Amino acid sequence: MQENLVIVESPAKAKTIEKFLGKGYTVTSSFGHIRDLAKKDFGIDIKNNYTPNYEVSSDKKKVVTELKKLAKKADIVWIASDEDREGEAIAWHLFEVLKLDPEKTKRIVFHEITKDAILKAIETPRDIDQNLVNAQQARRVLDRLVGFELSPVLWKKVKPSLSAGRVQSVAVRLLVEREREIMKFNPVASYRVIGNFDIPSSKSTELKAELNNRFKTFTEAESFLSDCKESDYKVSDISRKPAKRTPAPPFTTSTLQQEASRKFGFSVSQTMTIAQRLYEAGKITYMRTDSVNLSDTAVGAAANEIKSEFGEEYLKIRKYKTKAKGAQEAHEAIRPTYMNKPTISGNASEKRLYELIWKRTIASLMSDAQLEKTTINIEVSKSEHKFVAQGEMIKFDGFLKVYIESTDDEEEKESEGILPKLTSGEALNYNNITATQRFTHHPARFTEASLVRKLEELGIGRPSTYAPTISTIQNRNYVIKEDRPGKERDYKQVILANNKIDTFDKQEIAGSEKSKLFPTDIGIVVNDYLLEQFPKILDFNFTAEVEKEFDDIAFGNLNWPEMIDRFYNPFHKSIDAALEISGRKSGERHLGEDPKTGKPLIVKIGRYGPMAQIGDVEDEEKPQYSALRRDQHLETITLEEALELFKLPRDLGLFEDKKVVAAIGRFGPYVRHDSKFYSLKKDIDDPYTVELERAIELINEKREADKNKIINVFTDEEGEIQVLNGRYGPYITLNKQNYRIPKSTDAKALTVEDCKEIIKKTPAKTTRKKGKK
DNA sequence: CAGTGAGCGAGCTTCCGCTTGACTT
Repeated sequence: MQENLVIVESPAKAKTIEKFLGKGYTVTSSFGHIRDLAKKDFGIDIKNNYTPNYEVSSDKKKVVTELKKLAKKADIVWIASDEDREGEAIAWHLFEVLKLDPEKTKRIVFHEITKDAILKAIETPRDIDQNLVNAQQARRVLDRLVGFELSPVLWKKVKPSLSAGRVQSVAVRLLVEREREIMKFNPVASYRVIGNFDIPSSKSTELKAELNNRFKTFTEAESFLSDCKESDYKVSDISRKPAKRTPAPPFTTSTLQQEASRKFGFSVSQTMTIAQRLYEAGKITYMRTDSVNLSDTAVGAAANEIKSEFGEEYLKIRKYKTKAKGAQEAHEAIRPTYMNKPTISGNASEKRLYELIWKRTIASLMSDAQLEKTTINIEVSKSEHKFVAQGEMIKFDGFLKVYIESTDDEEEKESEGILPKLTSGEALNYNNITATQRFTHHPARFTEASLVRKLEELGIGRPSTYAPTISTIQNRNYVIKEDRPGKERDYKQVILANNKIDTFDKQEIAGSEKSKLFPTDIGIVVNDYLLEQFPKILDFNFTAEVEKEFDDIAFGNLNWPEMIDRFYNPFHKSIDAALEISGRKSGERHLGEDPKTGKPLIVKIGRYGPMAQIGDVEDEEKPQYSALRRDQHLETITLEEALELFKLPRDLGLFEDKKVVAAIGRFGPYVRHDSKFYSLKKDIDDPYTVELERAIELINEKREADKNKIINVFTDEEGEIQVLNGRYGPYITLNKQNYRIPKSTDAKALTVEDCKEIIKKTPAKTTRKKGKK
C-alpha cells in the first residue's frame, strides 16, 4: 500500500484531517514556520543581493528531525500549509529543509476542513508558487532590516534594550497622538434641557423629551426656563418611520477580541488563550483569521438550527465578504464546529466565549430586525425651541433574539423605549424641566481591543500578531494599561418644578478611565524621536504601500531583491544620518528656577526613567535628583509639582541611634530605618507630614508581623537557612532562593538536615531563556 | 522589589508571522 504523509501547520488540524483520510495517510504538523533568518549579522547578506541566511530555530529542531524521518518513509509527501503568503513560504521551507524529492512532493490547499474539501484538494495538487514565496521573503527581510537597524539606534540615542519595528512603532504612535489630542482638548460646556411631561388624557404615563437646542450659557438656560414657566405645551407633530437593523458579520480575530473585551472585559491575550483551548478541544474553528466567510456546510447546519429553534421566518442566508485591508483569507470565520451546540462544557470563561461565538454566528444568518421609530415634537408657546421625544418599538426581533453587538461608546445610552399613545394637538403639562450643564468629551483613549481594530483598519499586523504586539509595547514600557481615577468637576443645574426655578451647584467625577492604554514618557520620547528621524517608517500608509509591492512580487511582476534594494538604500542613509547627530534624546524640559537656590530645574528621562534635576552637572555643587512619581509626566508636570518632589526624602529624626527617613518609592510612600523599609498606610499616612512618633509605631508593627513570619532559623556554612510563612504557605529560603516544602510536611518540625535535603532535591532553577516576560 | 542619576565598558538587547507548549512564584 502507498504510504502518504500530509503536513499541515497545526497539530489540532492534523488530528481532524487524519480521521477523514483513514488508512495509508499519516497526518502531522510543522507547528508553523520551521526556519527563520539567523540572528547574527542580520541573517541577511546585504551586499550579496540580500541573500537570506535561514536557520532551523532551536525549538523546531525536534520537529524537523521527526518530519525528516516520516518523509523518508513516505511515498508521497503532501504539503498542506495555508494558501496565503506565509503558508506558501512554510511549504517551501519544508521542501528545502526536508530535502524532498520534487517527483514525490505535492502541494495542496483547502479552505474548510471537511472530507469532501480535502479529497478534492488531493485530486488537484499544484506546485509550490515561488512568486508567493518570494513575496514572503521580501516581507521577512524588510521587517528584519527595519527592526534590527532601528532598534540599535534607540539603544544609543535613548536607552538600551528598546525596540522599534514596522508594526509596534505605529501602534505606539497612535497612542501618543491620541494622548496629545486629549491633553490639548478643552471641554466645552452647554446646557442640555430635559422635560418630563404629564399627559392629562392618561394619568399614569409620563413623557420624557429633550429640547432640540443646547444653551451655551447659564443665563440663556435660565431665561429659557422662565419662558417655560409661562408657557403652554402641546403635541405638534408625530411621525412614525420604519427602520431595520442588520446583524454583524461572523467573528474574525480582531472582532472577537473587541467583543470579548467590551462584553467580558477580557484582554486580547486572554481571549486568544481561551479561544486556543476551544480550538484544540475541537469546539470552534481556527481562531487566527481575518475572514468572515462561512463554509457551505456551516451555513447549512446553522440554517437548520435557526429553523428548528426559532422558525423559518428568522432565517436569512447571507454571504459575507471580507473587507479588511491586506486580508489573506486562508481560513473561515471563527465559528462553532457544531452549530447545533449553543453551549459546551468547560470553565466559565470558555463557556462565555463559546456562547458568544455561537450567538454571533447564528445571528449573522438571521433576519433583519424590523423597528418602528417614533418622534413626537412638543411646542413651547413662549419659545421657538421644541422638545423632542424619541421612541423605538421592535415589530419583529429577528437576529436581536440572540445577539446584540456592543459599542465602545461610553456615552450613557438613553433607552429609547415605547412612547405613550398621543394625538397631534394634544395639550401637555410639564412636571419638571431640567437644564443640566454638560461638557464635550475628549476623544476616547484606546483599549487593547480598540487599538487592534485601528491597526487592522490600517492593514498593519496580522491576526497571529495582534495579541503579541499589544504585549510587546507594554513589555517595552512604551505603554501602560491601567485605571485612572477621574477628577471632581463642578456643574450647574437649573430646575423648573412647581412653578419655581431653582439653581443647584453640583459635583461629578469626570474622566475616569478603566483598563485603558496610556503612553509612558519613554514611549513618548521614543515616538517623537522616530517620527523626527524616520517619518517614512512611522507613516500610517507605509505598510499598505509595501504590501502593494509584495503583491506585485507575488504576481511575478517585481523582483524581490530589487524591491528591497530600492527601500533599503535611502532607509540605511537615514540611519547613518541619525547616528551622526550627537547627543542623546531625553525629552528634556526646562521648567524654571528653584526659588531657594536660583538654579535651573529640568525634567528628563534618566538612566532609571523620568526624573527631575535641580542644578547642572557642570556646577561645583552636585545637582539634586528626584524620580518623578508614577502619575507625573514629562510633558505635563509643572514647576510647583516638581519642587514638591524635592521635599522628600524627609529626615524624621533618630530611633535606636539610627536615622528615620520618609520618602516615596516605586511601591508608594515609606519610611526607612536601618536600611529596612516600612510602607506607610494608604489614606492614613502622608510622607510630607508624617512624624517620628508615627514612624516608630509603623516600625514596631512590622517587626511584630515579621516575628510571625519566621518559623525557624538555622545557620549553616552555606548561609542562613530560614523557614518562613509566606503567601503560599510555609517555605524555605537560602541565599535569596526560595524552596517549596512538600505538602503534608509539618514546617515547624523541619530540622537543618530536612531543609538541606529539600534544597538539594529542588531542581536548579531553570534559568529562563532570553526574552524575559 | 523601594535609596540611585559619575565613569568605564564586556556583552547583550532588537523585528514580524507561523505555531504550541512550559512556566509557577
